[in-house]
Amino acid sequence: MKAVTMADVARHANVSKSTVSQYVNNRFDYMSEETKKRIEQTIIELDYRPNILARSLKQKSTTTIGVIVANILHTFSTQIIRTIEDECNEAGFHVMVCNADDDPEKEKKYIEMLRAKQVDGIIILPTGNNIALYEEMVKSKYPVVFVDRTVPNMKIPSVMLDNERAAGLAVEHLLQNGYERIGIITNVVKNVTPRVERINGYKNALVNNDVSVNEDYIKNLEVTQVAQGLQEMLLLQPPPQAILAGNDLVLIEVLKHIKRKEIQIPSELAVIGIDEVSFSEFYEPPLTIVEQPTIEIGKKAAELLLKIITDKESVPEEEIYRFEPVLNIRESSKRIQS
Amino acid sequence: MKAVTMADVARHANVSKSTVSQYVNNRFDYMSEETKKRIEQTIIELDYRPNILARSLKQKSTTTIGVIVANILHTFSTQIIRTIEDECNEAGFHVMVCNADDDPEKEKKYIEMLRAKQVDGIIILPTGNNIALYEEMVKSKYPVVFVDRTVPNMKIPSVMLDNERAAGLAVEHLLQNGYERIGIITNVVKNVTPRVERINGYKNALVNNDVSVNEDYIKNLEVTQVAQGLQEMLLLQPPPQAILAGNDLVLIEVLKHIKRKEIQIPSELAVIGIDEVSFSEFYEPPLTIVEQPTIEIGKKAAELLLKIITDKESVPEEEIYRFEPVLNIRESSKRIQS
DNA sequence: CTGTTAGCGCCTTCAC
DNA sequence: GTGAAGGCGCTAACAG
Repeated sequence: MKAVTMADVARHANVSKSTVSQYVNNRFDYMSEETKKRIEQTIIELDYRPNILARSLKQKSTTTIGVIVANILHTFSTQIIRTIEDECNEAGFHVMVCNADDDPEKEKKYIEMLRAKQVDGIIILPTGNNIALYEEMVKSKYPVVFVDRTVPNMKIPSVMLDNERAAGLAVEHLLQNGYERIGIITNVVKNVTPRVERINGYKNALVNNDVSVNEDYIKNLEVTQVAQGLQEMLLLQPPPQAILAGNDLVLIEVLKHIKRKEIQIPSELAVIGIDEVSFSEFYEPPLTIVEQPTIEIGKKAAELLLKIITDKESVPEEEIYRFEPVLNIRESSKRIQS
Repeated sequence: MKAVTMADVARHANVSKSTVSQYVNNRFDYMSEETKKRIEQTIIELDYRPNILARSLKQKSTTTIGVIVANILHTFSTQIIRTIEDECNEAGFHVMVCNADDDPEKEKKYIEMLRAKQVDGIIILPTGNNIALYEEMVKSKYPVVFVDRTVPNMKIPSVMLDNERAAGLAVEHLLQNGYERIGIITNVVKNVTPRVERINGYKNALVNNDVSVNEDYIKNLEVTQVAQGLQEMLLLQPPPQAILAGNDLVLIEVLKHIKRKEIQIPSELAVIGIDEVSFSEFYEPPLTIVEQPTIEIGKKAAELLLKIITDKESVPEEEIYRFEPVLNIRESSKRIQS
């Protein structure tokens, strides 16, 4: 690894560094065809490749953004990442993906690392537990966009699902199909904002339809506790007739339990989930799902961040962008037999 | 964004830049307690954060590696990414994740970008269609490790599944359970090496058990063509009694078709897949799966690359590290009724 | 059209 | 114990 530099190219081609620099940056407005050819030739010959680091140091821009996801194992995260990458690539930006594992400490470490690496901005699916850090970024006008969750009173643009509506859609659909005793299980660890909002949406939908809220039908559990929590709920008198799974991980746990106990869907228990899953169509029975428009969410987040980066002044304050969920009706919530 | 530099800190603390540098790098062997405190104080006061770019430029190491995955939407990729990240973090390295979308052009772009950004090495799930580029990297001794696939005659260490054995395990299991007419569907686009090896493993297992190979039972299809291909296969006389899905995406398509046609598993058609899926346990019937040890594969890849980077000389040549698949027997391949 | 001259922010001898 | 000086590879005026 010899490391050919611009100076080497300049020397071999008998020109100065700046001429080479011009060439590399496609600024040959005033360059003779001949030197152009000569430089081109030399570059190939020496297998010269520019050092972006040096360029970035000079230009104070890395054309790179960071993305910190809560947990990369979630389908939601991957889809978001993929969209963000596509969007950024089009704009000539690169993406550094980091996985915080729902750990505020890791999140902090990554934010600091990314800033030290001079990335031009960061998209975060925040843990919510680094308030001071977030505030510091706002104060120093560092470009940041939140996705999936938000933090109250933080002047950081956030793009997220209309969670209340997502839960509301599910509940209303169930009510319309004759289910009145509806349980909801959410995941404590993840999705702080979403969880609260989804439960609110659930409650509001019930109240608006004159159905009383039974707190026993609401559970926030660790993924590992879902099965047991569901079991307890089903032993209540009367038990819920339908269950709303707060996200894909909960849904999977719910279905595992249903399988073990050989519960019939929907006759013994209707099921509906938030977050589309790969098997919803061919599961028996097919699963009714409230889907997030992940592509649009990711796209919006990228657009927002790039705009803030490019156009430093036009910083949108504390705006929250909400995206509409989509209800995919299948058979796991079919009209109740009465 | 003022951008506090080391010089600023030095000035405010009344010391020279180099002293600050020493401090930042924990080299206070010969530093007075007092200046130490003073520098510490100033750093906090000014909210100074070192510019890693400048440091990397000088040190010729970014302590960052790149990972280029074929397609980030695959569970396999995400799990690999996650493990690599964990492993690298422990070693103080950062990770840049890129998504090639099975497109050699994108792959090329990313390899060049990552090298320009001076990452210390790259882990690639290669498309296989950039031979010249790969060779160039070998020639210039750039640290690279392949995962999932390999490229013949390329002196690049590769860590992958024992694909022959994976398919072999599946076939033998089916044979043992009384299935003789076994079909296999793989995915053309993805997994060049794996596909070939899996089909070989499939054929060998049949031959070794004195079952003749029927080429009509072997299909390489685009994901979108899987349903139709399966349909055609099932119309053969005689039709296969069991189907081996070459990866998770194929399995999902197969199951969709099975659902549409209301085919009974395993009585009408046994099913077995390569790559564990979230729903294998609670699908009805539970699905027999040949699982890849993704964690170990990712871990090995990271270890290898870090070793090559750290210990430039000890470059392992053309080694292929194979990992054993695990057969998770469930009910979709239950003994045939005779 | 091309070369000269300064840095970007940090690290690293080598004097003092 | 600390400071001065040079340089990593590249860019950007400004001359010529």
